[in-house]
Amino acid sequence: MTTESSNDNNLLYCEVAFDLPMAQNFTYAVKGAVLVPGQRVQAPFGRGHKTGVVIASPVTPPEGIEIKPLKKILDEESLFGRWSLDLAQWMSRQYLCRLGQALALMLPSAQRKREVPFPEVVSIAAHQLTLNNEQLKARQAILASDRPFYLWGLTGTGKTEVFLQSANTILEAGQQVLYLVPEIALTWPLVKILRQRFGSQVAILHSALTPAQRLGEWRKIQTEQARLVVGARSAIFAPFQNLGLIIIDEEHETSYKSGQTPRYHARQIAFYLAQKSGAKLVMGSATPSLESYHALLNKTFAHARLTQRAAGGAPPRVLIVPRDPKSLFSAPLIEAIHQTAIEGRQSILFLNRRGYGSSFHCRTCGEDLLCRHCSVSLTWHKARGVLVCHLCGYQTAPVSICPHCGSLDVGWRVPGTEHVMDDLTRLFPRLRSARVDSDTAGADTPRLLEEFGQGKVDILVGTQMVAKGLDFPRVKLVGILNAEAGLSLPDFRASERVYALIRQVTGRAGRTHPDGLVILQSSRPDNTVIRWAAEGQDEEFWKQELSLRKLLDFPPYSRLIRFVVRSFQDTLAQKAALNLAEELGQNSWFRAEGGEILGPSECAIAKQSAQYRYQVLLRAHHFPLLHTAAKTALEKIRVSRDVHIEVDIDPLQLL
DNA sequence: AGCACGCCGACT
DNA sequence: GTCGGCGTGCTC
Repeated sequence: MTTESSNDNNLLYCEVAFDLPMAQNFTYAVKGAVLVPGQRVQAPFGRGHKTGVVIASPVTPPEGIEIKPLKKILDEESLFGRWSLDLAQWMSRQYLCRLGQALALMLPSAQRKREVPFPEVVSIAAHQLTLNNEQLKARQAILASDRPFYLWGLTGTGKTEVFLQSANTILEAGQQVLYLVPEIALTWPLVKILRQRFGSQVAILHSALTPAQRLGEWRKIQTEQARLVVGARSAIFAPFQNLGLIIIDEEHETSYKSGQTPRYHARQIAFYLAQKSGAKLVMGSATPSLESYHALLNKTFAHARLTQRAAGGAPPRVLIVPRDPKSLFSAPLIEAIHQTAIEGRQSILFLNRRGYGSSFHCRTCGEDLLCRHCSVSLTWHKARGVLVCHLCGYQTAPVSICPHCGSLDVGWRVPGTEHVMDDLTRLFPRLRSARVDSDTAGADTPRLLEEFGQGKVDILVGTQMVAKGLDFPRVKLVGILNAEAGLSLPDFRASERVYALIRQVTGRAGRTHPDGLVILQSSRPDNTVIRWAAEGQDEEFWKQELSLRKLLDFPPYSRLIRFVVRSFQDTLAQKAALNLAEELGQNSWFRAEGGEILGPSECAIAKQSAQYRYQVLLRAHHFPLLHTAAKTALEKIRVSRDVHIEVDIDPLQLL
């Protein structure tokens, strides 16, 4: 028995991880409190203080180091869910990042703050719809499956209702459900339905929440007051205690992959969580990603297909028309817009380019007017009166003389949505049009879409933002202004993206009425990607694409790890990339077992935000081989301090 | 990642 | 003579 005054008895030590690119964790002393892993603490660090997460407690302190006491305990309990800490450990291994970096993603405060009020959704009772036979079978199969399940159904075949009723079953069994969507601002009608049907059990995680609101939602999920959670990519880190089902809507969407370290894919995390927790996993799309299509062909996924249009619509008629070299609008498209308006119906016009015109350059000598910081051309934003770099946000006043040849004929080469709006008001002065893209985005998007839904707008113009999941019964016409945009990007997924995008946009027409019309303007009408997309020959396209991938040995037939080496100094980046490739090459076993090192080479976007970029691509069939090679090389390599190496496991973009 | 300390060039 | 460049070392 020791006395109260003996400190040793209640002095414990805990291990803390910080959000730093450091492998090391730190030990601190705590007096008179028992900490649990997952609590945030403030600790003296270097000269000042830093917030970290307790990852182990109690621990035996390391020898020969002066251990400091914690400054403050920030949470009374862990902020994490049942599996979050395991997940963070797994992520740091899988994505080759530091534990603290993975943990930082899982904290509610980690999100950026924006103060944008979202429309209030009132909770009223709403009845679920009756499922048709196909839907019933699908729901049953989802709930019975012990493998990841794919619900593959064309637009309008009622995937959402199957998801909702599957969720309902899980909720009734007392478990929690995660409903992942690509972007919550575009999914507002779904959120409304969820609120109506499931009331206060629903937590919505969207980017406009203030940190305090987010923490509130977080706590509700953790205490199981909230049992149905809707959100975008990062909602996968919500602190579930009792997860029964994960739904991934629009599975093919690339926004499920993070663009920053750690470059995780929400789908991959969902697999991990489902396996760990025993939760069911169901994903769905009309246009599965090629990886998923492959996985359902080879039965890695169980799947069901929906073929019957639930809302009474029909696949739209799709016409490919040649582009008019002098105008954004071909004669048939003008006629169709006109006709649609006369019938009192609505149109959606799709052009995947923001601004008035991109690719600002000299029309005489061909000189591109590049961003000061990036190796891409600038985009003319007429309304704002500036040239903008879409990569780094750099803005500059438009120039009127080519700096290279002195020509006065400078301007944009490729028209964007702002230009579409201009031409529309000229061509159809009496029709009301609205534009939705990431320039008009933010707070306005849900409102604009709501107004379109209410019929206050006749024509909706937009980038891929209008392609995703919108459901407006009165839309008859969809115009795709430049169908082949993106086909020539130097990326092996270019065709897949263009195909999926055309199919998605096409699906916006004829959801409720069987008279939908799609006009697909293209200067390459014979291209098989465009033709099959127009004809809706999904399997023909995917099979052809799969055989190409096999031939070229790209995913899903191989796995990739991409390193991007960047620095403000070109030579440093170049040297470090060479160094990295050499280090990788030292692993004789990697090559011996069929691994390949591609590069180093300049990235397609050679300079971004003033940093020079080089890449090294690692390819192999056996993932552990690939992963080990990457890991060992990264551990060994010593690079100068102003060189950064980014690791991308299973990259989706190679630009 | 910060932020210190520490050794060599052009300035009040 | 100092102010200040950024090279490496440490943070419990």
